[in-house]
Formats: sequence, structure tokens, C-alpha cells
Amino acid sequence: MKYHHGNLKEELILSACAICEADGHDHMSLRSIAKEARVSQTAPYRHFKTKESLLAEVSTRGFIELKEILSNASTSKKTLSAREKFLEMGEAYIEFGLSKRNTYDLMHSPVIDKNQFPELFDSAEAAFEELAYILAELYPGISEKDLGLKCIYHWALVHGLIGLLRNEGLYKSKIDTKAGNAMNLVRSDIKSFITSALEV
Amino acid sequence: MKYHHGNLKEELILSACAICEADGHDHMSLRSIAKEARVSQTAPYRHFKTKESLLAEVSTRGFIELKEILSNASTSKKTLSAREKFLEMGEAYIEFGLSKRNTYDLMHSPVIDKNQFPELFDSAEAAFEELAYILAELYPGISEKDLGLKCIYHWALVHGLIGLLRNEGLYKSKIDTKAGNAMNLVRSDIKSFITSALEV
DNA sequence: TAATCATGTTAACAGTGTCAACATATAATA
DNA sequence: TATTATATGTTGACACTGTTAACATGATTA
Repeated sequence: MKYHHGNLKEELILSACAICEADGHDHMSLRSIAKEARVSQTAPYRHFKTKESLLAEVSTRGFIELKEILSNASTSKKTLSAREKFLEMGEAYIEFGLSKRNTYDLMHSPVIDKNQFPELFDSAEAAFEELAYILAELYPGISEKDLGLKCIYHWALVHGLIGLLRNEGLYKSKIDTKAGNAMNLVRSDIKSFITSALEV
Repeated sequence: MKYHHGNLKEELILSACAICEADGHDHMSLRSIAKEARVSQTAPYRHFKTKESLLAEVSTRGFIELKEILSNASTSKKTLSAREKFLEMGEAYIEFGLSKRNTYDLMHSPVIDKNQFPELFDSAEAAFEELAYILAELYPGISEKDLGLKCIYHWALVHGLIGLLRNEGLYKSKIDTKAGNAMNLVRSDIKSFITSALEV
């Protein structure tokens, strides 16, 4: 058993990512991931100044993964029209938010002061720009101002929709029963839901 | 100094509401609010089974307040058209999400299992229904199914917009500079932003 | 070889949610 | 009214948390 681990930082991050996604970031303790790496309780402090900075790293990786997912969704199938690419991207975004639920939470959680972690800031921005690229393609010649407005509009819509779909149980009974289970309708055909936003 | 407090439960709740809004729900400790009420550390356990159940109460009150705000926005001025009432309501919702920031967070936080607290469930649903009422008035004769879809659409939009506006700093630089500070544009005229969603 | 520095450990502090056992005030009952 | 039950408090303790200080070890460099 050697004294130095060799790859501790990366192992801690991966462990943190796994626990955050499995149990939620508020159930992740530094001590537990230290134990998981068979290392003393304070060893993580040689690599992360605070718990928050480790969470920032986890969050950053989440945004990097999200950016890649969005990028792939709009570039993998080259025969698609701009409109179809946009829909693929929206669907991919929502799929990410629903499947990587707890990580998505962390990424939007106020526990991390994003201005304090430039990498996190940049990774989030990079993901946001993927949307801008496809919208610019979809609306050729659009002004910068209108592009910005459209970005916000569509981003808000999918981001908000994830929040609602995740809290499905919360809004299910009255409204949803009355409305013929509208939430399930949306979920089963996300593209047509997003499509309606294009008419704006 | 009497042994029994007399109004401890209510005082704990109010204290919890204040701390949750001031510092965020993850910085609220049972012990600190007990101390604030000049009562022993375990006294809250005579009124709340767990910390989570106290947070559920705080969240419930948030939804009740939100419902009242939405209700007032659409009924206080009787001369308004349905469309104008809808816009008032949207603006009021966003105002709530931005000013009661931390409480709004708690209300949408996954730390509370909403299915476990029926009051919370009901209060959230009641707020949601305010939106349904005004949309039903705005689109007379609309089918239940389409009403449900419209509810989800508009709710998702404002909910998502709050998330983006709150993380303003996060998306500001690149996109927002390029786009002539689109985020500020939206913020300064929320009604016209929401209005565009009515065209759908 | 000697010194420096990154990376690990141990011990300790103050804080947390929660439980069990005990104390007292109020309400219900005989 | 006297007594008992119940609601509501307290004390003490447990296991856990993030974090710091002081120390140990191994690798890198002068």
C-alpha cells in the first residue's frame, strides 16, 4: 500500500459525480467519498479548497457533457434541416434534464456561487451557445438582439418544462386529470410541444 | 419565565420562513431557530417530526402566498381584459420568483418529497389552478386537453425564465453582449416577453 | 546528497439532525 | 376537588458533518 494515491483528484471527482447523481448533491459528504477512495478524511483538502469547489467541478462536467449532447444532437445527422436539428436538440436537452436529474439539479442549484468558479461559468456558457448556433441557422439574418431574445425564450421553455415534468406528481391530479393527462401528452411527444414555440 | 412557550409552533415556522428566505433553506438549522425562540434544541421535535417536515410547512406557505399573489393579480382590477389579467399574472409570478428567491428555490427543491406532505401538494396545485382559470377565460370553449397543454406551456415558460433571470450573471457575457443585453431587455419588459407566448 | 514541495495522515473543534429518558404544565376524568 | 393522562418542554448523548492545524512521507529539484 503506497502512501501516495497517484490519481486521487480524478478519482474523487468521479466518485463525487456518481454520488451526486445517485443520491443528490446534498447527500454527498466529503468524508464518504474519501472513504470510498480508501484515503483519510482530510485528503480531499489537498485537491479542493472546500466542498463547494468539488461540487463546482461536478457541475462543470455536467455542463460539458450537456454541451456535447446538444452539439451531437444538431450535427450527427447532417441531412436534417435546421428546424429538425433544433427539435433534436430540444429533445436531447430535456432527455438530459430528466435522466441526469440530480446532476441537472446541482447545475442549477444556488449552493454554488457560479461567479466564483470561472470554469463552471465558461462551461455553462458554452452549452448555452449551442442553442444560439442553431437558432442563428434557423433564422438567417436575424438581428443580434432578436437572437438573444429567442435564445432566452427557448431556453426558458425547455428548462421550465423539465422542472414541471420532474415534479409531475405535484401537478398531476386535478389539473392533469381534468386536462386528460396533459403532462403525459407532452412527455410522449416533446418535439411537437417544442415545435409550437417556433411559431412565436 | 414560564415552562411552556404557548405559541412555539407558529413562532418556529415564522422563524424558519425568515431564515429560509434570508440565507437559503440549506443554511437553516433546527438548532438555530430553536435558540432564536429561546427554547431547547429538541423542542421543535414536539411540533415537527423531522426538519424536512418544517421545511415542507415553509414551502406550503410559499405556495399559499404565491396563489394569493396570482389571484390578486388577476382579480384586483376588474376592468382588465382576460389578456391583460393574464399578463398581470405572469408578471406577478416572475416578480415573486425573483424577490422571494430563496423561498422559491425551496418550493422547487427536491429535498422535500412533495408526495409525502399532502398540504404542500394541495397548496402547489391551488397555485397552478390560478393559471388554469385565467387561461380558460382567455380561450373560451377550449378543450380540456388543450387547456392542460397551454397551462404547461406558459407555466414552463415563466418558471424557466425565472431560472435564467436569476442566473443572469451566468449567461451574461458572451451571448448577452452579442445580443445587446437581451436578458436585461426581457427583464425590463416582461409583459411583452410573455405576450409573444400567446401567439402560440 | 540536501532541500523543497506536493500530497498524504492524525487529532481536534464546532456544528448538525435525531433519539431516549426525564420534567412539568395543562386537560380530562374519577 | 384530587388524580391521572397527555401535550410540551429539558438534558444528555450518538453519530455524523466541514474544516483547520500540526505532523509525516514521498517525489522533485538544486
